[in-house]
Amino acid sequence: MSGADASARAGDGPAGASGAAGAGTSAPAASDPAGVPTMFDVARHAGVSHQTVSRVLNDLPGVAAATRVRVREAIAELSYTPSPTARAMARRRSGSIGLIQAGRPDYGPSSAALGFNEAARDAGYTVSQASMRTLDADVLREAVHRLVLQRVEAIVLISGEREGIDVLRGIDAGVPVVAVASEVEPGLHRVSFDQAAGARLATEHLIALGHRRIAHVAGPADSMDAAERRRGVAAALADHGLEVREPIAGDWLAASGHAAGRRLLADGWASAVVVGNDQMSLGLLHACHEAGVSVPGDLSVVGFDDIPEAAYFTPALTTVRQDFDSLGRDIMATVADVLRDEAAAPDRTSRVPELVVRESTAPPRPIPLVRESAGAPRA
Amino acid sequence: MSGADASARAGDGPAGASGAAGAGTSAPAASDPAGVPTMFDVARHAGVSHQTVSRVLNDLPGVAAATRVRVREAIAELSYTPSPTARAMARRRSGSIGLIQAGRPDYGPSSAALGFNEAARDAGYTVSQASMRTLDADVLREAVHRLVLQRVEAIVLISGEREGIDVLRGIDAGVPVVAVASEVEPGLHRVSFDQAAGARLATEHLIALGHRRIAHVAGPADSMDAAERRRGVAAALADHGLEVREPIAGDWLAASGHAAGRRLLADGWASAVVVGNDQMSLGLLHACHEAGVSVPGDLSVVGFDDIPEAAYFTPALTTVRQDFDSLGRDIMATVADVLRDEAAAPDRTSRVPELVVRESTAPPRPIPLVRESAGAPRA
DNA sequence: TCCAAAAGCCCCACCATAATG
DNA sequence: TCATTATGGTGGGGCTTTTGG
Repeated sequence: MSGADASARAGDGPAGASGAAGAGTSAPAASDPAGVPTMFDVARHAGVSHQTVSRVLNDLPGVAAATRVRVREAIAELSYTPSPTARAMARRRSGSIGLIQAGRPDYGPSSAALGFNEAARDAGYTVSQASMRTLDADVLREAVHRLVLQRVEAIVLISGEREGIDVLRGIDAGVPVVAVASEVEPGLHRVSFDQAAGARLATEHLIALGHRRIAHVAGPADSMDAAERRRGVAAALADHGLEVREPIAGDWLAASGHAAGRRLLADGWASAVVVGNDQMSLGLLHACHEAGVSVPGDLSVVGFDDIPEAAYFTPALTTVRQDFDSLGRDIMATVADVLRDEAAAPDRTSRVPELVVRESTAPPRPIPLVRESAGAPRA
Repeated sequence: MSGADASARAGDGPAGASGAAGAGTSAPAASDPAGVPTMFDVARHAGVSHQTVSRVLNDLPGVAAATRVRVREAIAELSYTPSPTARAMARRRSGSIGLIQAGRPDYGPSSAALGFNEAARDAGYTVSQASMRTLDADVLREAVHRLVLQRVEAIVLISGEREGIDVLRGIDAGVPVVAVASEVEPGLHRVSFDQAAGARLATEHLIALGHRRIAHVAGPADSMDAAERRRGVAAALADHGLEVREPIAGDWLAASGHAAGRRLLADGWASAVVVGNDQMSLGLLHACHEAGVSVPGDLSVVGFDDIPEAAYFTPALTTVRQDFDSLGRDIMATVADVLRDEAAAPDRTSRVPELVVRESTAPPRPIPLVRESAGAPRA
């Protein structure tokens, strides 16, 4: 600053200089009282230029230790925080990740979303959510579009339906996409529990108890998890030379489990059943109760998910536990990997759920079904 | 930069170009092939100036109908969408709303969040989520801080705990705060069902059936909903001159309902019970089953919330339905009101939940109930 | 009715320059 | 003199908003 001290009003430092300079693209006026401080406020406060502040903020080299300290102090004193918006503008990235949750807000997806949310926060990301109750291709596409415009750095899809994956794959979002998908899906990054292994666990538990006629109530056809679980059940059955019957398909809701239960009981073949999720298990249990079929006496039931209520079903449900919270964290970990090096990022799909044995499973009764009259209270 | 560029080496790529351009603050070069189109692309395409495009975009007056159409066409053809980031920068507002969901991802809050999300999208807002599994004052404060930095235009809190409200009230976020809160809370905008009215509904249903000794299993002390429901139950009881006993407090989870059920049965006083939510009802039902107490024969049970599984409890649960989806939409409606005129925005707290009568309630033991279960397919 | 031009918004990149060794 | 540092200057980034034709 060539002889700035010559002028009498030298006290106004940088601001005065900027006024004199005239060019004035930089060095905006002092912050208005109410406003949040900007980099320039910090710069003035520390007696440096605004991009020295920037350097300190971004941990770039080329700043003397003393200056660095001074700037940091100024930052602290003004409790300045860089504006995410302006950063996004300049960097052309936002520090945020888009989360699309499509489908009913069931325990699983909601928990996973929450886990992801927390992990994202811990990783310094913001999450921008675009959820929809039902998966519709157009709505989904538009959600992706909106997120892309917001410059999210990655998009996460939590939705068990295959269609969601297909839609995402059909779009070139321009940003990496990480999806919860239990089936192998080329072209995107996947995170998932090993559903087939979980189903196998459930099935083998029943086989070990001595069951030979094991039915399966599956989830909807469009669900990847349902398909994988179905595959796992069939594989376990086949491994043991047991008959594999066509599963009854439900829609994850208790009502469909109830309907499936009635069909199952009318048919009378099975001595045990692996149900696609806990809600359907509840419906099925209800059907058993109505029909006077005792569980596990007459029929063993295994669920899937281990929702918090499962331990209080009547009887307490044996089920396969998925730790959705850690699934959510896995999603974030994968996003982080992908952001670091898209090509080298490994999928996280081998985590195996855990069998939780409670009271709804027991060895098969060697005698034919004896039906007590309906609803007879135990008393 | 005094004439430095006069040198002959103009050909040195981008740097040289930028040097040559000199003044050109406005009118950026044509969009690079891969890039998203900008306002200038649209302007050129439509043969107008960039801020005519802006006017059309923002529905400002002073644009001839024909021009407007032409611009809209150009927008459509280029499938242009304004950059939210740049908009946020220029408008000093972000078009986004912060959503904080604190607590377990239960059906109610998750559904409400989803409904809010969809409503926000429909209203043209983006939602930035900052959720936490457990409500911690510091974490909550930090979440608010982050959202404020992101320039969200409002903050929504979905969390039944009173502490969350207290924390938010203690912060001057600088943006309006809308919270789901069933208790009267000065200083912020509230949305909620009328919990007390819902509880009253449940209680009066039992009274109408002839019950005189009605117990209550309440939610946790810090829950506003729990307190309001408790108030509703007590008020209804008092209105009919019935004894109001101290409720047993649970924590919303099935396990606590189970424990409460055991205490209730050990005590033996009540012929009916209003339970704070459906999950606890499930636990309580489980306890009854274990104790050989028939529901509703020996004890009538009313839940609260009507989670999707409630109809398949054994017996199917009579409960008070809250439409969480519409609660979510109410939240957004309130946010919209508040953004329009903070002072005049009405709270939305008078929506009354609805009683759903199923099989867990009946008159108190006049005769042993003999009920045939619905449609047991006794072929 | 419209355009032109320019000033922000707040930050980051790149380049230039000053102060050191 | 020439590398190194440490620092400052300038130009976007895409949009909204004036001001003045």
